[in-house]
Amino acid sequence: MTLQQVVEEKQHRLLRRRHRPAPVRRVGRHDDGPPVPQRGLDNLLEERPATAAAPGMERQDQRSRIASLQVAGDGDRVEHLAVSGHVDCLCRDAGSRAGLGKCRGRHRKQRQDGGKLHSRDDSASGSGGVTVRTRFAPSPTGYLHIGGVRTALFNWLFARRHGGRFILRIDDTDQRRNVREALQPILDGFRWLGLDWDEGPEVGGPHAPYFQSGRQARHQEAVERLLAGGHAYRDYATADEIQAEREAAQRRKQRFIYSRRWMAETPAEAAAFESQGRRAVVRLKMPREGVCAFDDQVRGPVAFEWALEQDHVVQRADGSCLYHLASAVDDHDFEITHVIRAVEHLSNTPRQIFITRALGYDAPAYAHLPYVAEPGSAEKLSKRKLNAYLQHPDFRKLHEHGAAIMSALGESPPPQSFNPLVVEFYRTVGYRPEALLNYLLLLGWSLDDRTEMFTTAEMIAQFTLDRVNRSAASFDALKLLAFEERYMQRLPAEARVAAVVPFLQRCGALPPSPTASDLGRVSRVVAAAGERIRVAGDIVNYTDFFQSDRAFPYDEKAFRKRLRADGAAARLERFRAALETVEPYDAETLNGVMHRFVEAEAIPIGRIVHAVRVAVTGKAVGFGLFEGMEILGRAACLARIDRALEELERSAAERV
RNA sequence: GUCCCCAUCGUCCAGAGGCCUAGGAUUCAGCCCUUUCAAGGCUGAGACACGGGUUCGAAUCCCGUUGGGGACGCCA
Repeated sequence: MTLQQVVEEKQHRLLRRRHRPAPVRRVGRHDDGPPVPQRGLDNLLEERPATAAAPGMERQDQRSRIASLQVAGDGDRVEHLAVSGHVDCLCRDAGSRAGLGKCRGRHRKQRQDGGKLHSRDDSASGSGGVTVRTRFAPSPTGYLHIGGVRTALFNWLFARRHGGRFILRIDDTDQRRNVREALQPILDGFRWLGLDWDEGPEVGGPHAPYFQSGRQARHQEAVERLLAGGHAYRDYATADEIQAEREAAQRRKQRFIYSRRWMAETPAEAAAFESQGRRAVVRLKMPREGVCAFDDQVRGPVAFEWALEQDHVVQRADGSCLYHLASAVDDHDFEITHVIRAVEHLSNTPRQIFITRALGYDAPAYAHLPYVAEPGSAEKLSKRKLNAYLQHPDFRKLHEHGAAIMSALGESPPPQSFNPLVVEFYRTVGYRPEALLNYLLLLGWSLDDRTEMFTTAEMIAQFTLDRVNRSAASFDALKLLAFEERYMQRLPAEARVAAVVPFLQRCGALPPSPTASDLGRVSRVVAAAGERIRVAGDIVNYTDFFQSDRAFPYDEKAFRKRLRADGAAARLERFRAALETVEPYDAETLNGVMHRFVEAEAIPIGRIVHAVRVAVTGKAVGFGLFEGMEILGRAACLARIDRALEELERSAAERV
């Protein structure tokens, strides 16, 4: 093929690409050219021949069958479907509400015009005048889970990017526990991370209450409207009867579909069942025909057959409402425009769409994020297996590192929250919240093939749902540590000192109100330690600089190896003599002293350096020895060497 | 079992038909530097699940297979 042909082909394709539906960020001027469905009805037919149409059907028949299904299930969208032949987006019509989320036919990542930077002029709020509103709905479990934070972060970023509002709603319909107590650590976690919420607990808002348990009246009202509209019915089946039907379906290897034998649609029917002593729950009367198709903001068009859906219970006999009803109603009441949540909710979406539409609400746009997987596996992270994950080598590393800091602090955090899968862990040990956020951002999202560090402002400016990945991502503890290191290294000196001081106080190395000279020493130690302090809590490795010369502990093993060696004590004593007169007492000079000493003694430097290090710091490892000696000062160094010599003498005496 | 979703180095991502001899990060290994431990520098190992199709050309589009995951509750 000639170059000319290649060029022509390329141009041809580019021309065609221009007619693709516009990406989200160009909303507002995307009505040029017809949308080209990439995964439209044709493909659905091909992909799902057995379910969407009977096997052996001709293409044309399949198409009309689908079209009729659409009619049954989908009312007013049908004409468009029949005409355009592609699955329309149920989430939001073009131009309505935020004007976001118009069906783009395809939601793969879109090439960004002119480089990687998005500008803010594409913000959704700009086009429709309606504020983007997202929510995160934690249940009060007592701790903030890493997977939940990722979901919350994406919601938060999306709202912030579009100048919208981020709402916290508490899903506490399961009220067995003390909600207040179980909620506090979650709110604390959000605050620590800097994920602020515009409406929700503690801050209130125009749609209060933000606790689901306080919204029962609204839910009740919705149930009544569902009933009145014929979208739900009272059902008098017992749990056992339903179970029997379910098992029968299982035996037939079919999906369970309720027979509606105990359905009561009229007062007379209800009375008849009640006379048998039965009590009613309220079930959705789900369509038994048609397709529920919607356009997921990260996964593209998705379709479910209504007939395969259950008549889900929305209200128990005692009047309490179930999650999906409550959620759909609350999302509407809170004017949520974008429901961004984990994929496990994808297959729950049809019933929520059903409830939403039956109630006459506009459906929000949906975006289903891939879940965060277990370390080294594709399985979803499970809160119940937190302890099991500690067996994973990378996790164990992180956990042990944290545990060592805790033990140096003399603290024993509760094991259920002292886990690298719980945000609290990172806070206790002294990670930077920005590092955690940055790591989590990249778990399922990326800007390009190299940008990795994002300030919060940059995240907000760059975040788009179309660059969210669709496959599960497993949590990599070591990579998170690597991010933490980078953030710590880039922290300005004062900030690093400030991060470290509380840890010194927690272990008693520093008084509650440290003096300027205390802080000066901290800052010198922090500077000398450099990259060795990866996590603020790592400062516990240098507490010897803050302890009295006679109190800091010696590492037994190092003491034995470096100071009990033949001739070590005598050498140390001679080196000590040299220290008495050095002037000035700084690292550079000390280095010179050491080298002259080594030369005079005709020994390799290793024979003396380690002995001095152990004598002066008690440890076998640490940062530059001479920097350390300078920080301690002459008097302390001499005192420490004297103490080491005394201990040597004493132990020698004991051995004799 | 039924439905839905997913599939690029061990892990996280890039890739939107030719810029791919597949790029970055992390991890791992080796070397250099060095008073220890780190850091740093350099080098290296390491992936398009498989099979068909479309095309001059496929990691990329289509179909199938396989594999993985999720949902099928009077849980949230």
